[in-house]
Amino acid sequence: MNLSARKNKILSIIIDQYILTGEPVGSKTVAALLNNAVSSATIRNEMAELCDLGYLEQPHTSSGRIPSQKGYRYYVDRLMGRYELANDEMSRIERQLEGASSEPEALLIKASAILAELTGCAAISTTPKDEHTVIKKVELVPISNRSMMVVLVTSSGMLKSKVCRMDVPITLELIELFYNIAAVNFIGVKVSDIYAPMLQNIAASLGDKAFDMLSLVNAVADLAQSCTNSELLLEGEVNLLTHKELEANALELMSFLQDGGLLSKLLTERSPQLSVTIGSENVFKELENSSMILSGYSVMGQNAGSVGIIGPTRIDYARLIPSIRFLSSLVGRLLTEVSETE
Amino acid sequence: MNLSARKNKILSIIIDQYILTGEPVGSKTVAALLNNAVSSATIRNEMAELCDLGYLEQPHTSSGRIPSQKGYRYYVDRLMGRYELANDEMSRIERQLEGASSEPEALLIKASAILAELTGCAAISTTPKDEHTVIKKVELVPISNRSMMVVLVTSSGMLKSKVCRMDVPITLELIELFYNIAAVNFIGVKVSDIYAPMLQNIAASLGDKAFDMLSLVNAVADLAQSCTNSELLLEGEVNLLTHKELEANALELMSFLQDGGLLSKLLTERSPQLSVTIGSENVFKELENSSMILSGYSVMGQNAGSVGIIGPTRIDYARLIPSIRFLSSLVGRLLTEVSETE
DNA sequence: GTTAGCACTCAGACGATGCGAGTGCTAACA
DNA sequence: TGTTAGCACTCGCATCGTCTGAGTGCTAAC
Repeated sequence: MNLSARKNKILSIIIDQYILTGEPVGSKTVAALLNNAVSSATIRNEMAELCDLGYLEQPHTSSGRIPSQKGYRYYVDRLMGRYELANDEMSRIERQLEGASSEPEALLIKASAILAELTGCAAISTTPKDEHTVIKKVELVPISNRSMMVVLVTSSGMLKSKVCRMDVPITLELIELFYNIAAVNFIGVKVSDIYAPMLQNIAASLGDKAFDMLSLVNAVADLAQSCTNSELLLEGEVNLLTHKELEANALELMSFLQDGGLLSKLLTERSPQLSVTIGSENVFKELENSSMILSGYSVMGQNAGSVGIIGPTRIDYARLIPSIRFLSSLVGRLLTEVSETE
Repeated sequence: MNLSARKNKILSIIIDQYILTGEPVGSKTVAALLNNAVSSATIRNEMAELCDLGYLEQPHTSSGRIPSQKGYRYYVDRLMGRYELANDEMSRIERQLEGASSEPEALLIKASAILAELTGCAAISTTPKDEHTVIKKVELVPISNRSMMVVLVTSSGMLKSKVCRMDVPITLELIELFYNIAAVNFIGVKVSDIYAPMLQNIAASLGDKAFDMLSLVNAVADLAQSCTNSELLLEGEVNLLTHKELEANALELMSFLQDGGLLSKLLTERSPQLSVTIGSENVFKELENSSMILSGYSVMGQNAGSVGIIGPTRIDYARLIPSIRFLSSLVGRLLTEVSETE
């Protein structure tokens, strides 16, 4: 559906203004912002029509207009300007993020924190899901005479560990045997290829020593498993409290985010593109007053995860979208650097 | 200062009741809870005196009484009952926590989450500070031809890692040399003993190879350093929103907690005992409407860190203190098990 | 020392009033 | 036919007085 050029202009002004002030916008204000090229009465007629068409809403009969969801959608798709990040801002962020650990989870936590700071919203992200990740190293560290820490490092730089309680005392042979098993069966293998049948084969080949080894082998399998799951990260939830339109359901919203289970599904199903989800376009009713902006990042050309934000529907889309786009591409680049190996 | 038995009883009833309902407590209510052993007029006289003595306050002239800070303090020190945790509750928690990783940080995160859930408050804790911790293992994992991950494991089960960018291409000799250096200088050494002069000695002994090795050695030093700092953990901040008396400064309070820097000082200076800090007894004015209950835990008999909660001053001290005490001793026990080595 | 009785206080709920920003509509104008 | 000035109208919001009821402090009798 196309609107006249003037309606576009008026809608655009109203949304910009509303985003800026949070107050309903009246016909006089719009006329002034148009340098009184037309009178407020004309604007009023146009605004009434925009109301009828569903792009604007009136909180009550005698108040100014605020954007409806449809209005925001139209604005995001066709009207809003683009403000690129300043160069020095970009290089500042780049430096911050390069200084961080390049362990993927740590990197994404840092990136999310930056994004939360930058946008004044809650930042969400998923750790990379990459089935082609390969196990690079498996190490044992004795902790006590009955327990060991198993450490696993992957080609994508992930580091996972787990303490493993043993049913038998730890001996040198046991440890050597484990390293032999690991060298043959684990090192260089994709994390997604370590599953039940494979473990049974290993157990079978061990004969009477299988039992002693079982808990260690299982620990490795668990760690490999946990590498394939992408995890949901959340930073800067507190920022949500600064938005007065979210105050009413702040508790509900924040509990929902904290819980995470549901939300993570939403994020992993994302397209690699940037997506803006406004109000009740969100599947979950806890988010009906919120907008979500997500951008997928890719590692080595593969769609790997997303970073983005959650904030009120009244949010500065034009300014924030470039920030999110920039951070997601930066994260992708840094993670690709780590993965591009040997 | 001692109060008469009857005043004790009345104060106790008022505080219990106020904690329960959040409403100012009137003389009639108190009389009823005393089975009308005395009339409400008598109670009124006593309450007026308790007001004069500073144990109670009146939000306005014609309302019931609420506890003052001094009142809470007296209550916590001398009046309140003790409700021990139910046995099945205790074993449930024990099972949950034993099932968790025994990596200290992960364990404390889990313990804090349990505590937050249990108390409906925000849980805080510090990771163990233990200068006697010894480096058990240092590993290198090549990531690309110019970067390696350095992994460090300590006797207390801590696992730290860092990616290290190299100025020269990685060779087998380089790696072997590093492992030799590590075996001699790092393994079995206290994390607190790795500092500048020591690094200089290593560098000196290497001669012309010092330069290639420098970034790796520094990385180890950084990791050792990070083991000596105890970190502040925070869980369940969202719970604070459920307390209506904190609503007014929820943003301020949560920002303060998120920031952490200041708070962590507070926690590390704690005694090993349980401490209750009420309202403005807290040094920070952001906490003037909050109470903090902390309990130190010890690892191998050494005071190592704290776990506790932050909530409104109107909080069920009698019920929560035992929970916190239980969790701190449990954390101490589990961490000691990991540390009691060889 | 305890109690009944009573006048008093004050927060909170409720309704009336006035203000003003902003509207929709009509009629005149270009 | 589109634009504009003018005007009556709407309605949220702030303000003010009134009323109610829970709870008090005080006094005088027990």
